[in-house]
This record gives sequence, structure tokens and C-alpha cells, in this order.
Amino acid sequence: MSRPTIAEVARAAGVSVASVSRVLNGLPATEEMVVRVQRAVQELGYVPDSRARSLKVGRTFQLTLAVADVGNPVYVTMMRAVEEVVSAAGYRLVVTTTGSDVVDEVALVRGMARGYADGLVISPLRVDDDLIKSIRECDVPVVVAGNVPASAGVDTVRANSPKGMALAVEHLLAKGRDRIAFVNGPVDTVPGAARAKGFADAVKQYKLEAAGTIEADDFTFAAGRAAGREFFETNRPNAVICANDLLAVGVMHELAAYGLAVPADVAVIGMDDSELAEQSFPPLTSVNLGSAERGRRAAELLLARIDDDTRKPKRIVVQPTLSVRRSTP
Amino acid sequence: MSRPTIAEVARAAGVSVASVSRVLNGLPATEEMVVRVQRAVQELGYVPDSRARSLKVGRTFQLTLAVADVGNPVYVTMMRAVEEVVSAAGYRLVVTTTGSDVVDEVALVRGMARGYADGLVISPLRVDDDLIKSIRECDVPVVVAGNVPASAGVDTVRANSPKGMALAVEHLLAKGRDRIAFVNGPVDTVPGAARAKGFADAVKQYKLEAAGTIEADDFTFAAGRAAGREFFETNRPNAVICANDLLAVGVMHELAAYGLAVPADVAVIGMDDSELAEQSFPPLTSVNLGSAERGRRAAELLLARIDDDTRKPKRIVVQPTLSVRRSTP
DNA sequence: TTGTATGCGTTATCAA
DNA sequence: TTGATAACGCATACAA
Repeated sequence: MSRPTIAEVARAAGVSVASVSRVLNGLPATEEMVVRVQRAVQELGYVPDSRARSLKVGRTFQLTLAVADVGNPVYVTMMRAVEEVVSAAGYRLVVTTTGSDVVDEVALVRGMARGYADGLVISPLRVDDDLIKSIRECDVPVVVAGNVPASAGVDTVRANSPKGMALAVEHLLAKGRDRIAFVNGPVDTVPGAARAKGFADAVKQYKLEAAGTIEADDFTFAAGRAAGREFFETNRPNAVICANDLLAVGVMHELAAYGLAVPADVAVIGMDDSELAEQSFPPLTSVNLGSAERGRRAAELLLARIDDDTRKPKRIVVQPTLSVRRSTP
Repeated sequence: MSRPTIAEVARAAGVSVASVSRVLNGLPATEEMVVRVQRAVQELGYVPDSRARSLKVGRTFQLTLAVADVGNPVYVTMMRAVEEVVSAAGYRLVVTTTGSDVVDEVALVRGMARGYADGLVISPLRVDDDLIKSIRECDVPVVVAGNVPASAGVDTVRANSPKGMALAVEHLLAKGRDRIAFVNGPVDTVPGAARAKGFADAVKQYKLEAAGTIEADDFTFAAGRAAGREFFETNRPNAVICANDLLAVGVMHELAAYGLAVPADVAVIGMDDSELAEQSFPPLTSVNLGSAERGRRAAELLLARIDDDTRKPKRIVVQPTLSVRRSTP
């Protein structure tokens, strides 16, 4: 015996399928009707089929969050925030990993047309015209957690990297560190470009002589280590800012290998203020770019747009703060 | 104008909906038919609706992976492995966080009856009769990544914690550490109970005098720190084995706070061999309980069972290895 | 308030 | 090989 349908419940309760549906969805019904239906539901162990319901109402009550790398702890933070908001609104969250290739991102957005989910929060690592186009043409609402042009006409919520970079530089200068190096991720990515600009701005504003910039191959721990190796063969900075926490932890490992103490010899600042910042040793001073708040607001924007698709696209910017820990003096 | 349906494609191509469906699903058709349909599909930008398809074929081509805590890096490893297998088989993966409460796990398994997904891999932290019952009664195939009784009649793939614990103890003894402490997670959890038994066995086998056992409140970094604090006020072990990497990193932080050097004063071994083990400082010697392989095999079992529900339940045990890093001499 | 009947978009069965 | 048509399980417009 397979799963009972609403028709069998109706038969068992001696009422119509419409009445069963109404009771199940909390629409007006007499006390007796409610009792009869609920009893039948109970007895048969009836559970509504979400597939059929989805087809009928045109919604899956499922939302997608697309991130580049589930191994990056910043996405854990963001995921938690998004999950909290959407589940409170009665949606399930589907987390998808796109990888760092933009064609996979485009394929994902295009695939949304199949109706897997009612909406999408995407945090794209790389953005090109194809991606913007696919987002604009997407059948379901999309919110970008990241930076795309206003012309894309889409809700966005992004971090303020330049401001965050300024916080990091100010902190280091206040602690007397003036030879500041910068380890970035790939500059052809959205966060990479933003961090690069932020660092350049800060250097100019504070009239620093930048003690070298290096572009790691990726935003990962391994890339951070490799960058660190390359780095300390050429420069001798007394501080280094990294584009995210994973890179920073990688660099710290390499510093240790070179016998340099953190923060005594070299101060290190990460970005994202992820759980890893707290767990690393020494605990990592990190720029909190508001990943939790960005996730929360992105989810809220998505829900709002699902509710009303005519509203004007919002562009939210979340301001950074600095979480000072022991990797800086 | 909204998304085109198969009927509109049929009209545009001047053929029947049945023919369109056939072409789209690669069933036999004449060359000309294929061309005409594909052209119409192209022109209209038709994309099949997965909701309707799901209702008709009774499958969503979606699989669920349920884990306790997305912040635990061991699940990242497992998730990656599962994702790889299921996506190769044409399924999307939905990752769900259950938290550590068994009633949430039961609710999740029960909810599968709604037909959200075609199968479930669950890695339960706590197991009770309700959960076993819900798994046995579940409408879709379930594979347990963890330890449940054979009487549950379900496919399982689990780690060999006792063996892993033995590896850790042997390694420490070989390095001359004889006062070995143990920081476990909650013993009312599946992994907690398994680790506890494993440590007790190893202590007996190697005739150790255990230098204290402590039960942390959770399998988290914060709980590890708290456990470490409590610990080093009472005991002075020269080695400590932790039930997972997060706990181990927490304990190492506390050791540093007490001015104890790792591994010189105290050797530390974690379990799971997650990415965090590599990233921690010093890099953490960790028992690899085969989380990647467990994920892979669990996914394979699930696919096999979806394919044939009559096959006899398999119980796979994955053997551990030791990843030696610098937190041990 | 309740029941009847229709349709959501697709696949599958059956005749042609 | 192709076309007409009946489901899949549910929600809802409309009638009673």
C-alpha cells in the first residue's frame, strides 16, 4: 500500500476532496468537518504530496542559495543567516556549490527556469554579461549577494570592502605598522577586484608605501600558503592584510615556517571574520564584512520580491567592523 | 509573457505534445520531427517544468543530505563526496541541517513523505527508537551515515571509531606519551558513545592509566575550549585525544592559554582529519575516519537502493587511518 | 459551508 | 513513428 491521496482521505472521512483540502489549509470549515478530516488524516497517515502541490500552486516553497565553495567558512556564516530567515518564512533552503567558473553560475541561473525553487540568492565569484543577462531574464526572483551594476536591475546586498580595508589599515597604522603588504585573491573575481581597489585607495589615503601586493590563485588556504612562500622571499613587511580568512591562515602558517612571529614580527589581518578567525592560532584579527547580515538581508529581499515582483530593486550596502584579536598588536 | 509550456511548443512546431515530450526525452522519432521540435524549443526558449515532471514521474531528482551542523568541517568533506556522486548520477543535492536534537531528525525523516526528495542520507547525532521507526517507515530510501542497529534494516555506512582510537593511542605510546587524556563530546550521541567505547577499549588493551576523561557539552570549538579549561585545572596529561577536530583545536587554544606547548608539553590528536586539521596551528595530527569515503559510499548505496528497493540492506564499515602532523612529536 | 469539476504541465498508454 | 487522451495529486472557481 502506497501513500494515501487526498481522495482516499475524503472517502474515509465521507466528505469531498475539496473539504479535505480546505481543512488542511486552514480555510473556514465547521467544527465537525475539521474533526472528521483530521481523524481520517490521522488514521491513514496522510501526508500531502509537495510535488502535486507545487504543480498546482506554482511554487515549491524551496529557495536556493548558490555559493562558490562550501569549504570557505564565510559561506557557513552566510548560509546560517539565510537559512534562519527563509525557514522562518516556511521555505526550505537548497544550498548549491557553483565553483569559481562563471559558466557554471550561468547554467545554474538558467536552470532555475525549470522551477526547482521559488527564488535564488547567488553570491557570484565572477560576473560577466552572460551572468547579468541570465539573472535579468530569470523566471524566478534573484538576489545577488555581491556587486553587480545597478543596470542589472536586480536586488543586491554587498559588503563595503574599501571601507573594510581602511579599517584594517587604520588599525595597523595605529599600532605602528607602516610596511603593510596585501595578499589578494584573483583580481578577476568580484571580491578580488573590490579588495584591490580598497587597498589601493587606502594606500593613497594614508600615503603608505605598500610593501608589496600579491595575487593568490584562489581564495583558499592552500593558495594562501603558496602566496606566503612567494612573498617572504622578496619582501619584509611588518604587517599583512589578506583578502579573506583562509588566505590569512595560510599566510600565518608560512610565516611560522619562516620563523616569524605573529604579531611580534608581522601583524596579520584577515577578512570575513568567519569562525575560522576565532579558531586560528593566534586568533585572527579580521574585518567583519557583515556576512551574516548580508545573508539575512539578502534572504529578506528575496522574500519581499517573491511577495511583490514589481517593487523597485534595492541595493543594500552593509558596513564593516573590525574584530580585533591577537594576530595584531 | 510567462514560461512556454510543452503545448505551445507543440503548436509552434505543428506536432503533438506527445511528440515534443518524446523528442525531449530522447525516445525514437524521425530526423525531421527532432529538428522541428528542437527549433520550436529554441525559438520559444522552452524549458521543461520540473514540478510537473516530478508529479508525473513520481520523482524529484533531488536527494537530501541531513547533517547536524554545517559549521563542523567534517560535514564539508562528507558533503563534497556525496555531492560528487549524486550529481554525476543526475541528482541535485539538498543539504539540510538538523541540529543536535533527535526530534528534529525524526521530523525531517517524516517530512520526506511529502516527496521533496527521492532519497535521504542522514548522519544522525542522536538515535532513538522513534528515529529508527521513522526511518523504517519512510516512503523514500534512507541511508544512515552512522551507527544504527542491524535490526533497523537499513543501509548504513559507518566509521570504525574504536580502531581509530587505537591508532591514536598507539601513535602516542610509540612517541613515549603515556599519560593520555580524552576529551569527548556528549556520550548520549552516536559518535560520542562510539569514541567513549573506543577509548575505554584502548586503555584496557594497552594497560594505560587514563589521565582523565572529560565530556564536552558539544562537538564544537567553544565546547572544546571550555573542556580544556576544566581539564588543566585538575590533570596534567602529556597527551590528549579529542573526539573531533573542532574539540581538539579548542583544547589547543586553552593549552596555549596555560602556557603549555604543543606537542612539547602536551601532544594533541583530533579525529575526522578535516580541512581544519591542516589549517590549525600547529597542524593537527588527526584520525581520518574516512568521512569522504563514507559520504561517497553512502551516496552510492542510496542510488543503488533507489534503483532497486528489494536489495538486502548493506552495512559498510570504513577503516580509519592516521594523518600525522605536527601536534604530536 | 460544502461539493463538483477543472486544470496545473508533463509523461505514458493506446490506437491509428 | 505519431497523435489523442488519460492520468499524476492537489487547489480552487463556481454552483449548490
